[in-house]
Amino acid sequence: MTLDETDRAILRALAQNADQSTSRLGQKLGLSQPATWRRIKRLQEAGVIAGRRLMLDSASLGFGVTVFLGVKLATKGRVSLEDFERAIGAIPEVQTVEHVLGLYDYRVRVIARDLADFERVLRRRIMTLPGVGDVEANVLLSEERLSGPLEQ
Amino acid sequence: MTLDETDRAILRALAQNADQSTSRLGQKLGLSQPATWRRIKRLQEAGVIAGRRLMLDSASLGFGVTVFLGVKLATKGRVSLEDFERAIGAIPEVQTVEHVLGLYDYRVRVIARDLADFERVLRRRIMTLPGVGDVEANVLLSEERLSGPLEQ
DNA sequence: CTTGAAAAGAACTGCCT
DNA sequence: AGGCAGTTCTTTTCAAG
Repeated sequence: MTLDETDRAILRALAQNADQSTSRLGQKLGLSQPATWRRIKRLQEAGVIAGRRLMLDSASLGFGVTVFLGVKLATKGRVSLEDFERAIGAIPEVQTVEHVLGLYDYRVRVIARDLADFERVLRRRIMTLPGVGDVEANVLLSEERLSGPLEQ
Repeated sequence: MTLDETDRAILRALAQNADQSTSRLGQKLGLSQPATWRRIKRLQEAGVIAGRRLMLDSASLGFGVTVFLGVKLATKGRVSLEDFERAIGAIPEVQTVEHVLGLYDYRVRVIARDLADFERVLRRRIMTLPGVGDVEANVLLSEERLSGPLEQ
């Protein structure tokens, strides 16, 4: 799909604030409300805008610890990949499972109430999964999300 | 803040679909439209709902490659941390910068048009940053985001 | 908590340039 | 592609039980 400068300006504005009305957005860009709305709808139908996701504050819900795991599988048959994905996806504390190429096979984002709670999840639920080999852990200190080149 | 079962049901529903109206959501939960609206507003004011974020499809915008970097700094003074964060945050291809505790100091999510483009970013922009030591890379194959325990 | 109503605003449609 | 006008839906506030 081809994006002109106006489309990029719309994506840039919506990336900063996804909760603004089409009329307000149009005013900023010197566009009418229906024109703005039609462009957004076109971007949605083209799949460029995949949707809007709710951002939950894990800390205010009592989950103070976020840990990134690098997981290497011991046995990597096709079956074991799917078994592992199904099993780790069933753990409530697991937020994202990323299948990756490199030193590790999977990157997993886990949240827990505190470090003691995380140790429980790691020992009782993750280390016992089928096919798990080496596991590396990184505790999140701070995180910054940037606009990226997508809207530029 | 204290959440009852209805609050959790609202979070669960909105996590699945952030674009549904308060009246439709209320119907599912057996709640009136104003009651649903008041609960959502209360969750927003309490900071539990941090906002809504636009999801952009990087592939449809020509960015077919996502790479996770683990970065170890060579020198870790307070100044060098801030210098590094400022410098890597200024690279357009960098989407998230996470300061972590463990084998690496930072986890960085980078997108690029293809692997050749990623190599350019890695060699020209990232490896040349101040204080960068070891760098480990994992190429994303597939990704799954789960609802997690936040809404349960 | 509920229902009902009313006002404001946002989204959507059709027509025209 | 864009604007204008009108319709429909949602959000928001209010009154009352």
